[in-house]
Amino acid sequence: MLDGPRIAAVAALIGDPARANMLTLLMDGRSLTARELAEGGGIAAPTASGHLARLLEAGLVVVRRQGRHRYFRLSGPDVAETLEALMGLAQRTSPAPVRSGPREPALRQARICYDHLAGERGVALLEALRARGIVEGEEAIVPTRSGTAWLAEFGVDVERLARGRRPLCRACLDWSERRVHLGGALGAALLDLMIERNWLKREQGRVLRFTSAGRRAFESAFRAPGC
Amino acid sequence: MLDGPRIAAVAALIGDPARANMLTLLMDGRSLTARELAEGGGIAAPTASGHLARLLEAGLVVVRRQGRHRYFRLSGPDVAETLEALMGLAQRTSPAPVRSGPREPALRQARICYDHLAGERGVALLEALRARGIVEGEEAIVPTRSGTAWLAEFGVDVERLARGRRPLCRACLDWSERRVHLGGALGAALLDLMIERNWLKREQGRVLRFTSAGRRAFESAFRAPGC
DNA sequence: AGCATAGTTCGGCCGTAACCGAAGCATAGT
DNA sequence: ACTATGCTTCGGTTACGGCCGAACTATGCT
Repeated sequence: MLDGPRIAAVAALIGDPARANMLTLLMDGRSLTARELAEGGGIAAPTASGHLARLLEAGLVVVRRQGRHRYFRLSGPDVAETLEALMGLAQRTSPAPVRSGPREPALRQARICYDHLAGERGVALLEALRARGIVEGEEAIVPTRSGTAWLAEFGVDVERLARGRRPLCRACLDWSERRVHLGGALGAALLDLMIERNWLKREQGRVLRFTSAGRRAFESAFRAPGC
Repeated sequence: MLDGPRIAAVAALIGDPARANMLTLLMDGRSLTARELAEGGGIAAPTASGHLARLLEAGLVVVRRQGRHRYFRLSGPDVAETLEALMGLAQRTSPAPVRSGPREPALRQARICYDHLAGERGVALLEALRARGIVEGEEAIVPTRSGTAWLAEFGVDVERLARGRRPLCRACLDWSERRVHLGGALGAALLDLMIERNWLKREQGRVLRFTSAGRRAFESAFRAPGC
């Protein structure tokens, strides 16, 4: 009758600490082996195996065999987004995380959300793209005509991306900033390029750290037009 | 260390069928009594009492005493949005709901998402507002100057809404349409007006049904400019 | 005052599922 | 062929949490 049970099934799956740990480990879009996930989740291999089987059956993750390893990853960006939403709720409702290690600020500043840039810099990126007229729209973001040219110059073949199955642009709500940043194929492509050019590099977990040259390049590339 | 456990705590809360039922009942933004929620959740009063205490403590719902009743409602739109996100996941990952009663299509067409219009008509509404230049932006939706005037004519005092604490416009992802519709204070105000003018009325649960006059009015009011 | 209704607390039952150790396959390397 | 490693299946233990009936408190109605 109600769709409560269907929601509950997914939520219960995420609602186990070990599984939630494994899923958050995958939130950066990488593929991890069962063993790595077991370790990250703080459980023994057999337990993890059972958990992964359930996540797999529910379609939250997908697997790819390679040799004697099994590489798991999230089945899509929507999974990561749902996790971010839950994180936002936890953030708002729980009094306040007492622990605020050195990792926390770095996470807020720049991190991977599945496969694109999130956090303060992610929001700034989208803001700059808007200000420079490269993309437009609030909810349904699209590149402008001149923006497409600019992106080509930058190294992104928008036409090709647009032909893919994945939406070109997605507005993804940032849980730490509470504003949207750019996801979708374009968001992923931009992050790829930035990493490739050594503007920033992945650190442990989802943290991204700008190189000093990268920070300058980022600011000059995505500077508002008038300034 | 990881934020898995924090996510898990919220998700586990939603992950119980009885609690999920109660939460979905509240997704239309109404306040319901403990008894109504118990009945809706298919559980006895004492059980519901315990569940509600936990939801309350976690901050997912808030309560308001009134006489001998206790009225519960969701603590904010973000809760409803998270539930929608989970619904979207359940939708995508589970093979397909075998049961597709008469309620299902109606729900897809027009429903309440916390306090604004969602479903096919909700997406159409935002699309029309964009096409007519009343609002603009993809992720960060804002009314245009001329749009503000149009809205005033329609009966919405944008200035007043903007002064409130709540964001004026929110892009809310629609789980059935997989596109965004208009939430926030403006979305809520528009739905209020439409209900007040008998364009549509609430049916059981979250279903909204247009009156025949209402459908005509909606289409004429939110028709694309050129057509 | 007395009754009815809304809600909570308590106690005890029960089922599910998380967990691990040990053993069993499968793949890779030598 | 043999050994090492990655992962799964099996079996059995344990604990947590959902559930209700019964008893209790609080509010409202008459």
